[in-house]
Amino acid sequence: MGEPARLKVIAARLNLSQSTVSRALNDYRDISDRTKQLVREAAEELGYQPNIHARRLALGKSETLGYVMPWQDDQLTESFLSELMAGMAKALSGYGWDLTVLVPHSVEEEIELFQKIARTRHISGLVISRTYSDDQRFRMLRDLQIPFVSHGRSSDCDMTAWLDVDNELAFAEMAAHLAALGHRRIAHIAGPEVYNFARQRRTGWRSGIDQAGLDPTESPLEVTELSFEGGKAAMGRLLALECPPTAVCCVSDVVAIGAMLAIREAGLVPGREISLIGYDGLEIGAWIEPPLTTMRQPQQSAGRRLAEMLIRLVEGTSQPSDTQELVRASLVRRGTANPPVSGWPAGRQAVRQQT
Amino acid sequence: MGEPARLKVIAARLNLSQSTVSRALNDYRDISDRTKQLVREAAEELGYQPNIHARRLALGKSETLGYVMPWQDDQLTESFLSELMAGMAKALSGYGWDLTVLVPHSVEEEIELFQKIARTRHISGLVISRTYSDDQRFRMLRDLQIPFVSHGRSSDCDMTAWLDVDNELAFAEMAAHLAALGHRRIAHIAGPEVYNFARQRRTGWRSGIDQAGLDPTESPLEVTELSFEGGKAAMGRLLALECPPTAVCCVSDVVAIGAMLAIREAGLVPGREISLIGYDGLEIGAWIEPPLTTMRQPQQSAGRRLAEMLIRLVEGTSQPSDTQELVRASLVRRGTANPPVSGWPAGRQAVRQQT
DNA sequence: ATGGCATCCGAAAGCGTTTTCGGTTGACTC
DNA sequence: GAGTCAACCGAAAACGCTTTCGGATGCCAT
Repeated sequence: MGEPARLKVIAARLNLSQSTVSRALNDYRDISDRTKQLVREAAEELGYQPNIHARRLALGKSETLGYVMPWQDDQLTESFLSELMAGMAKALSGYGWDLTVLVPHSVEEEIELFQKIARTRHISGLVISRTYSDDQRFRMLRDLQIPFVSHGRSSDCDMTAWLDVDNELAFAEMAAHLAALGHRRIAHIAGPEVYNFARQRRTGWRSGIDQAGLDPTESPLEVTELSFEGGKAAMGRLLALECPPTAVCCVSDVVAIGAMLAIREAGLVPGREISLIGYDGLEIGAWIEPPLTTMRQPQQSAGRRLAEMLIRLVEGTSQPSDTQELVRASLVRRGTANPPVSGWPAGRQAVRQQT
Repeated sequence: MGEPARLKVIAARLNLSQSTVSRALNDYRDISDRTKQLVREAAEELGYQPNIHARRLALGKSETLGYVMPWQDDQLTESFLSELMAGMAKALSGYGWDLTVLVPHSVEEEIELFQKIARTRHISGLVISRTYSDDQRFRMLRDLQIPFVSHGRSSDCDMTAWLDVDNELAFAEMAAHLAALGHRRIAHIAGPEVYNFARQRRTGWRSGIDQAGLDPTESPLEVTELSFEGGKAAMGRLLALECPPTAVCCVSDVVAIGAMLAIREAGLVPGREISLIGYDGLEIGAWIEPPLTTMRQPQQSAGRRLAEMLIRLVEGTSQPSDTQELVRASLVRRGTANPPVSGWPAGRQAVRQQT
């Protein structure tokens, strides 16, 4: 247990050369089966583990992937982060790779980080998330020749590797669901346009409205920050409208939960006068009152897939352009999406007094 | 930009030897100031970054810390995980160290992981969390001579490094606060005893009850899993009691939110018939109805502190026994802790019909 | 002049792998 | 019985850094 067994000692013990031992362990075919067998047994017995730094130095690769945490934002918005990272780390450990977490605090720091990685190569690939529509990181990473896969696409992503949810489809379905319930004025609380997913979700919502044959001018749009506060503020603005919507597609669960508070503060009840659908599928949504209807992203496996894709990229086994995956979100019916109630918003005042 | 500049090329460019360049960069004092200056300029200009694997191989240390994710549990329970890790990673990057995430899926895997780290030393220190009262990991890590600091104490922690919240104090204050509001039957929904923090919180609650001069026999205890479901189930059991409590100290916010659902399903209102205080200070608590009163742990800086403590340990700058920090939680008053209402539980039926 | 003593730097060994290259067997061919 | 060819293994270089050791130089006191 004391000193870790090195290649040298297991070579000495078997009267073999160090190089033979190394090749035996790496299953070279110019080593006899018998020798391999012997070496493996000895290695097992001595609890041999290669010195990872020597290995990586000799190999010239790091077997380490980095995850760039989106950190300029608040906490719960990204409550699935740890889940994602756990998925990645788990998958990587199967290959003997490591996952290190990177936390740039500004755009400048992120650029420096990339340049440093490009030089040192001590991290052989990156997973980035929170992608912008026009994301300069894509070009930068490509120029620096750092393999990467993004969790979420940018607007120009034909030649890059990514894993994304079909946001457009999800929000089209969301709008369609609300339309099928009888809603005719279906608003959207959107995220900042800089985020590509926010843009995708907005166009998805818009096309859902169109396909349902609804009048687009009756379906207002509010843009806001991805936070509880943002959702509340945006909902407040919708409620102040001449003719408020009866249903709202929210860009995220967090925003939806913020919106619910605004609705309650207006003396209304979420899911009655105003239906809501969120997005993300946060567990918490099931436990609030009323439970939040939402679209769940298949988050559980995303981390694993991201890791696998990136390994293939780093190893050169696949090209970015054919390392792209689009997954589908699914509707989780809970309590905030119901048919519109009659007498609202025509009889707003009456409702307000009732509760 | 192409090939990264190695020590060799900057030595060649200055007509110096490689070793001189290395020592100049590492600020050895047997190198003249003038040479150091020259070397630093050249390094800067060429964008030199040491090859980290060579460096670590030569130094025999890894400059990498690991965080062991508590993964046998569900997701939101640990929603602050990403925050913690971001804090650690940020602090470490200031020292040029890395943070890698470790995700053992079982006790056996965790043991294997530790043994592997002990042999390879490719991770020089660990942060563990979710500590058990009788946590065998402590002895194991000590025997394997792996430096570590735990986020949360174990029952025997005099000689180990840890950062913890004063759970006892927090829950004593919690109970005191409820008692001061006039409650006399203050229950506790506790976590599994195997977790040391659960045990601490329970004794804290108990001592709060005592100090308030309340009758302990009127203050029931329920133990449950650390999840929404767990909270709901435990609250259900409390409500079924002959004489239910009027206030509940919950082991976590998640449990409290689960409990709130049980209260609502019984036709009661959280914060009215039954007061609740949670623990963790999750942001979501402020946005539900009614907003959850809670104790906030100073989580923001915990990650940073953990990283700093662990570096000191690894470097041998400090001993485990004087690397211990106890921080204090603070009450966040929101909507679920109010004076008891009259007529309950005596008039339970009346209340139930009223809503 | 001789020795002693800083000051500054180069040569070289090491860290623990991987991998190339070549050498030694033995069997097999003509 | 010389050449060919696998099959198997060892020597040694390489990866890029750190660090020990000693050598060269110049300065001062003897």
